Amino acid sequence: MGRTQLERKADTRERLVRAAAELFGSLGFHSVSTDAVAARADRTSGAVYAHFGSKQGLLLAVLEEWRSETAADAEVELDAATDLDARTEALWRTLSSRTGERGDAWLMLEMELWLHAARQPELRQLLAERYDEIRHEMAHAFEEWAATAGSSLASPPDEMSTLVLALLLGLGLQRRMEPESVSDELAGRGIRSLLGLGAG
Amino acid sequence: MGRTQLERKADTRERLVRAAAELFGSLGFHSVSTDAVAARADRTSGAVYAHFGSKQGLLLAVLEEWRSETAADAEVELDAATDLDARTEALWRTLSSRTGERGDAWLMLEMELWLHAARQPELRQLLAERYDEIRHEMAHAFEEWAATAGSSLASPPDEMSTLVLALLLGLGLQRRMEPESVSDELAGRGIRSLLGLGAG
DNA sequence: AGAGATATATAGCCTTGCCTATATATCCAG
DNA sequence: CTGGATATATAGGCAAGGCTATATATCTCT
Repeated sequence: MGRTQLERKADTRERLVRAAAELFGSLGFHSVSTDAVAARADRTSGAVYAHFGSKQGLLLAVLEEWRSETAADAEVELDAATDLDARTEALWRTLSSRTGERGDAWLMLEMELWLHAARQPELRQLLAERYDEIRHEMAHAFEEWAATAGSSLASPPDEMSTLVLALLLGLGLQRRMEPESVSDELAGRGIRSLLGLGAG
Repeated sequence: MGRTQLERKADTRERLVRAAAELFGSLGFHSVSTDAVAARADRTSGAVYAHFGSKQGLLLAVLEEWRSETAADAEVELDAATDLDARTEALWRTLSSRTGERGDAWLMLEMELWLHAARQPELRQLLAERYDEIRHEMAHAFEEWAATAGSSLASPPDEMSTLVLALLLGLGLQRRMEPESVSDELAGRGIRSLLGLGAG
């Protein structure tokens, strides 16, 4: 094919990282061989080592990608919502709909990466940055909501977003074990409580 | 030694499960060999297979133990606290103090087991039951608090406990990546928000 | 005390999978 | 068009570790 070497390389790299993210999330890092990742990317393990040097290097690349990826996603969905209920619901759905859709890929990979980051200091920094970004996105959204509503926020927005992010993650964890225990309605109510908008 | 066979067996089993819990939590299931577990328990891998049949069987035993263990712990700490601030703080500390103390064993094992349960339906049930128990413990405590204070709860207690558990888990996750992002004070405020006691 | 049962230890087979060394395909420069 | 550079594929070495088969220690019961 008439593609430049840089294009070929970039394409392969992207395929490998995507394949790795899918497999690491669904099966776990240690249950996935480099050959399996390569096969899913229509490459061979040679390409993995040419690009990342080691399986660990591949994990690092996945985490780096993950670090910046989802913050943007959430922003899109949030901006689309209009009234408050729709907004809190959208917030929850950015997590829970993915949970249904892609075979739970989202939360599974999040937790897989969290565990690796918790065990390896050099990865921790990256995931910390990811959480920071997400919190800032959310904090920004909250400020806009308040401004639109003409009211002001009860607490500093980045503290609120820490709490809301925590709630979303924790509800996701419970929901994955027992879906009935976490209704959409309950999630929305929880978020509104944290935002200081009454539990009504 | 003059111990009965049942005692010997029970002792070995307990040692193995404890050792496995510690190692699986800190290093991860797949990074720990059966030999390593056995060595930590002052036994050999033969004992592991005599007791559990496989490494997977050992994981199952750890999860079964874990299922019932911590709910009781939390209850103790909660009953000791007197006023509301102390109570919410105790609630948070049951998670966060362990996070410091035992080298983060608690949260790490929790997440390790969550991932395995998320991937294996036969394990999921067990972790779901664990969460149920914890929620019920907490719900019970909330009802007592309300009764003591002479007030009634704004929402059904088991819904509140779902939200509070979610918050605690999520804050633990963030805290492990970036301790500064989750102060004790913030955690307490979040809990009180969810309990409908104002964000003050 | 001694035979049988039970609990744990020892030794090694065999698979898996990470990685390296090398070969081949694809592209770029002159 | 050709030689060098780059990107990917192929093949196999090598270690780790799960598991089994068997041996040994410990207990139980008469």
